[in-house]
Amino acid sequence: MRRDTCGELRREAAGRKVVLAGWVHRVRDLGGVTFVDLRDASGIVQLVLRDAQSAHLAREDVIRIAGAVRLREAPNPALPTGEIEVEIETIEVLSHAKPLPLGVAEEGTPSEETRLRYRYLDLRRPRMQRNLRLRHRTALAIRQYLDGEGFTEVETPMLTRSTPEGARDFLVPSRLARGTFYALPQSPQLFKQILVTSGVERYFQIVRCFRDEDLRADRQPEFTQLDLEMAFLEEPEQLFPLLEGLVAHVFRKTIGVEIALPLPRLPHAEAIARYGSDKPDLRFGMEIADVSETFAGGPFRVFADVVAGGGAVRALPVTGGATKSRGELAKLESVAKGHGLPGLAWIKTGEEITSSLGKHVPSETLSALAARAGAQNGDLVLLAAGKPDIASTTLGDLRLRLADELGLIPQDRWGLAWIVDFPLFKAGEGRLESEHHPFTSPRAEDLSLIEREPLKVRAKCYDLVMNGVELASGSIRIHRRELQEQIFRILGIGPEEAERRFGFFLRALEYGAPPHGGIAFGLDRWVMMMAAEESIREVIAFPKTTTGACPLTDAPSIVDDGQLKELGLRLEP
RNA sequence: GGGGACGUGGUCUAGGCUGGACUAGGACACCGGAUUGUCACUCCGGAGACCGCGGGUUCGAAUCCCGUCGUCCCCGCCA
Repeated sequence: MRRDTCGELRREAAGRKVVLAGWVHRVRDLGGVTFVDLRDASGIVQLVLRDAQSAHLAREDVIRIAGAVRLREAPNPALPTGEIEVEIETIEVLSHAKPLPLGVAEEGTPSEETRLRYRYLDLRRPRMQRNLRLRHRTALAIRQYLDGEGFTEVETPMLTRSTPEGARDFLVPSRLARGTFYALPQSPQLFKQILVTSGVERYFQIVRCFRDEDLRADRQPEFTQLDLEMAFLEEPEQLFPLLEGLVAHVFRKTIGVEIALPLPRLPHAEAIARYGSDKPDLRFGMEIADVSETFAGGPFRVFADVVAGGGAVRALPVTGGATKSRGELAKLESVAKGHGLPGLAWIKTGEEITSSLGKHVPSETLSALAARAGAQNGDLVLLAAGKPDIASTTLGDLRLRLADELGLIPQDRWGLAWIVDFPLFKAGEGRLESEHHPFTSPRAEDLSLIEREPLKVRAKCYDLVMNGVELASGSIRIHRRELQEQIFRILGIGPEEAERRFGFFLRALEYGAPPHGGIAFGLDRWVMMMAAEESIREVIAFPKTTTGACPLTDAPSIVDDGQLKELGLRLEP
């Protein structure tokens, strides 16, 4: 028996006999006639049931009907199928549904736990169906594009070796080799480098990754990356056009948005200086200005001293912010104090200029400052003085908070840009750490600094930011063992430790490894933003709660003693 | 590891600050009845909650206090 689809019936189908199956979305019983909205994956169509047939139908019952399509007496323009209805001839209840713990046809949102416990009902809701579909189309568009560019999707192991660097690993005990453990991959980083070394010149994979860290709205213990790597790359710019083409293709094929190419490139230092963030939200202005010169040796002693001591004074214009009250300004100051600044000065522009520095700084200077910061009449200017990076990132934090509060962030833009020229290292606790990861290549022209001034070495690495979120992150890799070992040493990983943990990888570099590089996209975040959702749980079929639990299956769970015994494990009380 | 918000019939919530007529109110869902053109159908009637759990304060606790569990958000953490 061939089945028709509910959502695709139009007026041309009038007169046709159809067989439909689906879920009872809503029932409207008018006595002599009953209307049933029948839902399947394609959409909703109205069925008409005459009194003689009055089968008792409940919401979410699964039914199959045969009937005739006909034009409606009163069309419903709100429904794609609104011009027709199906007069039922025979009806069959395939499966009965109990009263529901959450409404599939209702607008309201039940608690997260109820939604996850009854995820099969939650996922039936049109919004979730749309999200699942969007995710599928995203993955499909990625595969189409990359296939067209000569990429090969290769799977890498889920049971692999623990290389405890960065996040905490999920461990899997080995039964065959008691006392040893596999780890679930945090990313296929080393495997993809080995694959290009293996002659797979263009590799990609849509792959699950695992990190045992605390959860957030945009973080799950298992998440999906679009991972890719290419051989014979030596500079980031060699990779960007292809990635930009990918991003534009995906936006076009999924949500029909055209992305203007090429994307802007923003050096890391400039991103910090102008936006106070290494993942700036570029959908709006309010750029931070450096006003240190105005204060150098100038009227306000506190700021002059900061500048004399190598610090900076930075200014953030806040569009329409002159209406902020003293109380609100005090709250902003407490945010600044949270970042370690002693205070936060302000200037309000308007018919009269007012400022927390009014007693110390003449009003012409204040006007000049406001103009320098790009403030218009009615704007607020916030001034932060301190170590240059701290002054900037503090204002960057305030920039985001205030723009959100004042409704200045346009929701219909995508704010995409490459952030380039990250430093290779950052100062950790008593030692250097990788800014990106230890396999990132330094920029050739900075190699001479690597021993003397490592913090000044720039990396061949890059982030793709979108709307203030890190969408993708990648680098040109090190492909020579000597340099890799040198980097390990600077990071405090000695030769024995390097051999023990990464020996397999270092060996691979000794047998003809091409220069290579790649990137990894956070697929969940990407789909989340295209779906205009606030949490990646909305675009993952079966996500975990903030404590890492799955209310549907009640994982994680205790296991039988027998299972533990086989693995040679004993639990501490 | 730390901070915050929330937890009331199946679902969403009002009440909580200011304890007493709260015998816990409403909407949706559910059950029964009416209903031949609805589309979030409508109308009438009904059942369903010891207010997450435990303890305390009080003559009296949904309400105040402590603990605990759960959910969410944030900081730390996430090379």
